[in-house]
Amino acid sequence: MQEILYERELNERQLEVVQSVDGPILVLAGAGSGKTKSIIYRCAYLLKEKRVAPWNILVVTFTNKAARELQERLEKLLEFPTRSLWVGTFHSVCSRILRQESANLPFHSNFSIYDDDNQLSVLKKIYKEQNIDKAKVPMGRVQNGISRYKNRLMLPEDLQARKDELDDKEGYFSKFLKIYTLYQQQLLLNQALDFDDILLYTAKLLQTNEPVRAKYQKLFQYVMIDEYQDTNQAQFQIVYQIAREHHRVCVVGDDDQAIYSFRGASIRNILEFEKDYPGVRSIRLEQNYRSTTAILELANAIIKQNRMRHPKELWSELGQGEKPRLCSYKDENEEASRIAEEINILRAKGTSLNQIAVLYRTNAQSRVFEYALMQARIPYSIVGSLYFYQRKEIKDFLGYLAALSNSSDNEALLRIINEPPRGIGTTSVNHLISYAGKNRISLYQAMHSADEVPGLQTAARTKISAFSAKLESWRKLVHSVPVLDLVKTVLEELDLVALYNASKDPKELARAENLVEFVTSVSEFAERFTSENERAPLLADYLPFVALQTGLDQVRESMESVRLMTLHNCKGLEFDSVFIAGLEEELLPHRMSMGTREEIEEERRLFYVGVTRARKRLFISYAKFRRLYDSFYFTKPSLFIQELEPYLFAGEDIDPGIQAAPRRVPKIKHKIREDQKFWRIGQTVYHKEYGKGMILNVDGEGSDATLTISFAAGKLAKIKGSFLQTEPD
DNA sequence: CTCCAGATTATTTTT
DNA sequence: TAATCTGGAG
Repeated sequence: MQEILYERELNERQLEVVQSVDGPILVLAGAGSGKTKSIIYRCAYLLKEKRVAPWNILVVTFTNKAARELQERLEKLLEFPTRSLWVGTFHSVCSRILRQESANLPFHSNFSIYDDDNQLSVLKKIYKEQNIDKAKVPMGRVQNGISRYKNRLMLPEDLQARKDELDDKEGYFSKFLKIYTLYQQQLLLNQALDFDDILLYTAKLLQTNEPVRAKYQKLFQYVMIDEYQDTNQAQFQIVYQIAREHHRVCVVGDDDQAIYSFRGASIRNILEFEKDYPGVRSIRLEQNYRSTTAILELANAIIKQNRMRHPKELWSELGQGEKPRLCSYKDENEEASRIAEEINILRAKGTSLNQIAVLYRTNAQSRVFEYALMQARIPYSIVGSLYFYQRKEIKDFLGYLAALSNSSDNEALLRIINEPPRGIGTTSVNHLISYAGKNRISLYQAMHSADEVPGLQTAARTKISAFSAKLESWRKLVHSVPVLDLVKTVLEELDLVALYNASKDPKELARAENLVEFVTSVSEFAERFTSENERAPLLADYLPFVALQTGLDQVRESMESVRLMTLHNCKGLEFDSVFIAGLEEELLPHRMSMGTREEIEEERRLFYVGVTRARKRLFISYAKFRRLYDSFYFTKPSLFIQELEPYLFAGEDIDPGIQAAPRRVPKIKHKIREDQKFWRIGQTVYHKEYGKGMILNVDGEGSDATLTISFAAGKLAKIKGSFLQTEPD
């Protein structure tokens, strides 16, 4: 067996990370400083030199893909398989624990996992039943609130106890709490957990159940957590409960890359690590092995503007390199097509498309790039959005699988009960629902005894019984037949592919194709699973996998393509050439996140994360005019650009307006506007670029109003009031 | 029960 | 703008 040359492969600090295995360690790892490598070598060191059994090691990564890559690289390094190592995301590790420990929990081991859409449809039902006005109690806010409380380990009963402490003027909180309570009941009734529940129940279980905790403390002798700056309170508790006795915990993170506070992540976890685990050894990795100096200079200058951080500077030995380019364009279409042109130039020079990424703040921005790249005949793939699994036909089919696996999952059953249409309409379904409710049985059971359900038409009764029998026949296969065969059987008997193919609508035809592709994806999963576990996967192996699958996990490496993704999704990746688009006020920083200094700093970190993805070439751009939904906006270059010294960029395309921009930047909180004006139709107004115009229509008030203007120059545009003046300059 | 068309409404980031 | 919802006709 080959010896591993730790000293040769690692720098001094990295070596320290690898070899300090006995106490708590905090690794503050700058972008591109080789933290993944350190984690891999640390695993190798534990397994090979310290003879630790693989199942005694827990490594938590940020994505499933990162977990897979870590495992692959480790096996290559060690030259032996390490399958029983626990590597995965918090969600996948926890769902595994919950399935194992279901005897101690209020749900079965085959619980369903509910995504956002499922969550919303449960909420919708509650709103309807309770007659709640969604204008008064916005659903999105409730959904958010539930998530926030769960991340802080608070279930409805915990809130109930503290209700009196809160002042509840509008009665909003009482309403929220009622909804939260019903929501949680509904989920339990369906034997379903949402994403946050997976963490919450694991944390609570470890906190309150001594024997279970002892079991996992003993099992996970060594714990490593990547991206620790993005862990929330629930995740903190999980780690803490496991490691609080032995303290053999190694966390890796970078406060400058914390970008998930909206998900409850708290920088506290990294800043107070030393309080939680006394005797911590802190190690800093600052040498960057990824980017040229020119890029790092920009990155350092950006992040230096943040106040709340551990001061540090990235440096590398990769040479000065090309200065980043800053370009401004007329509008978002020109921005996209010019980026496509640049990509073609890079391609002509021989750059692999896989080494090019286009980054943006919001998912909606991807559309323009898709169009421009298509026009330029450049293949691309969107990383991160779960396009495939969000398609209706795929979700429907997954609904079948969920209903077969978990007969309590009423959500899933309702989704498919009349899909494809089989003559079981709303009226019949409502009869079933009320019968199920009265008798405290699941919808599935109600269907089974359709003969006893009052109110049903004879035709409906027959159809329900037939469908119920069909489901029952598939259910018999669930535990005995490999998932791939089950999928094929169900798909064939439903005859969905033929059904969609019969249509003339190209949309429907695409659905047929997608279903075929779905089968391919299941068979890919089955193949990998079989080689890892030496048996074919059952439905119960597949469902948790798809539910926790993220868009980040499924990029087809084989295809040469430019990667499009949001700034959030680019974390942990690197590319030779990176384009960051849309550096405009209200887009980056985003208008929803510029209220407080904290929010602005997080947006700035987002920009920083994007910049530090680039190895050799970096292009930053903004549009002077942007179209959003049905209106037009004149934009201002982002604060994050204005605050930078121009020398950091290659000069060519800089808008002269920028260089003259003031260095000390405006106060953040919404500026008091002298222009809380009153607009009226027919009024004459002036615009910086378009000149004189007349208001044709007013929507809203003051500077927030959207105005339709006819300009003297002949142009018609919808413009925000804040961009207009009542007097000429 | 099903289908279609017009109305409505939501627009940050994600496991 | 585009995706989803609702209501009414067949």
